[in-house]
Amino acid sequence: MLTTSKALGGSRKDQVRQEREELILSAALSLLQEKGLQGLTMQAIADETDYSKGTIYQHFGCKEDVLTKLITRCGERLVSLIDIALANGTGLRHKVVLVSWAFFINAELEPETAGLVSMVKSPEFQSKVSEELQHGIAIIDQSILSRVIGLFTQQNDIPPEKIKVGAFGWWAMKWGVQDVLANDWEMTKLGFEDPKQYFFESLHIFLDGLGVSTDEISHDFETVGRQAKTIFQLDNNNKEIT
Amino acid sequence: MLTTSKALGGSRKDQVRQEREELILSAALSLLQEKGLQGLTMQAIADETDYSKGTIYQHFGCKEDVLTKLITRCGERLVSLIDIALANGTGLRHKVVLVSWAFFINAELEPETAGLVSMVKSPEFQSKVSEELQHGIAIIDQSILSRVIGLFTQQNDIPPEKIKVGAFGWWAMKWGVQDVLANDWEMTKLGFEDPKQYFFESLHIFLDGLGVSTDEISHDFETVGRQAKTIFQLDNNNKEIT
DNA sequence: CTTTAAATTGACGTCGCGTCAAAAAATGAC
DNA sequence: GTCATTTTTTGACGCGACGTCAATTTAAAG
Repeated sequence: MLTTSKALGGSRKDQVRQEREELILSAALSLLQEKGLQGLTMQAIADETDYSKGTIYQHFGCKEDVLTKLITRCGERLVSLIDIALANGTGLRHKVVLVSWAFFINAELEPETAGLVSMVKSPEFQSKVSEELQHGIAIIDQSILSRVIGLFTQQNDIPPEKIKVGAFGWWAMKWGVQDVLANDWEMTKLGFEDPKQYFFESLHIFLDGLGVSTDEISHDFETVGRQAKTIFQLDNNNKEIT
Repeated sequence: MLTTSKALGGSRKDQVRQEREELILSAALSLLQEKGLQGLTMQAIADETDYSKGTIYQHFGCKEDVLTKLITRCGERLVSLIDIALANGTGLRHKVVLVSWAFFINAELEPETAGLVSMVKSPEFQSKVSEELQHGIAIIDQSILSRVIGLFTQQNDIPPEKIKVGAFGWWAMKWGVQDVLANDWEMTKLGFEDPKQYFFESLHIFLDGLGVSTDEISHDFETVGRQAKTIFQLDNNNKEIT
């Protein structure tokens, strides 16, 4: 075996390996969607992909790694949606609202995955995940947060000392709602039928408190929602148009 | 066996049963604190309590029931802390801040348990929990939310149409921060060293946006924190004074 | 075609949950 | 006090899922 053949053969191997990893991940996602977290077992993935368990373990060291990878991809798509939001918003408030919609729409595209984010972030779970994948998740988080902080910073709309608080408050509110949406909580039974709508009302109030100018964006939930879906190039059924 | 002996004997039996349930729960809590969620196995509880697995299963139908019961107790204590907060706050803003402190202090009293709340609320987990215990959790949630809504309502400080939004926004922000605290997230690495402090700043901004009057309460984090601990009758090490 | 290297497999070991038949303890009748 | 009956307790067992690794199949090289 020569170095050239190794280089070429290696890259071809990598190609194959990459494709199989795709296959495994899409099988895992299907299982998650169809049978829930309980139905997502390594054996089931093996059956679904027509490989054996051993081969699956050549790609992922443990079940947690598979889930982490799913979450990572979900996060990567989120980042790209956020970038679209930032590119299309006209002012600070508008951008913040669109970025929030990016989260919701991303979660709607793949609710099964999005609902597992906080589980995957738990220390218990993370302790089983490979260093590399842990790092991947961290990168995503940083990408998102830095975009949000950058947004509050660049817009010159609020005083410097309120930048971090603004980003933090939005972040906290956002995850709180995500939590309420993922696990039903008791909200709907207590008169909060549509948490998303309440979130946006709360967000506007928070931005008011921050002193963010009221651009010329609509405060109407439905209107902005439709606008967001148009921007993100989703059809009415929330399918991605690729 | 006569009805009288059954009645008396029954209540004595119940007493014994109750005591053992305490024993099991405190053993479970110890294990959780010392060995983490991994270390909390039914066999370990059996060993710790010097009973056998079978006997443990006489009290709790599954492992999830044990955890749910721990969370329930943690929630019950939280409700009582909230009541203290409501009784001691002087105005809407003051009460909201103290109630928030009730959450944080409760979480500090038993971080291992508090960190599991969102896991326990997940549908996957809840599906294994007995009806009765599910109901117990729901009651706690309702107790808390109704107190918060009641607070925003009774204080006559904000217009009626903003009551629910106020309660919701606070709730979302609160859980978001709890999440950040439980799973470290990447916050500390991104310059948010003390999420609690940022939470209170955000909360004040939100309340500003709501138009809540600025009572005469201190906005200083440390000051109010100390005040809260005094009210809740905790010493400087956060131990309960009973 | 043979030899050698790599990839694939699935039987196996392990662990934890939850069950249940058997053993032990408590209760009650005489 | 003793024996029968009911209740409680026990831990061995079955099960399912994870992760491993020796053996086997497949592919590559000479």
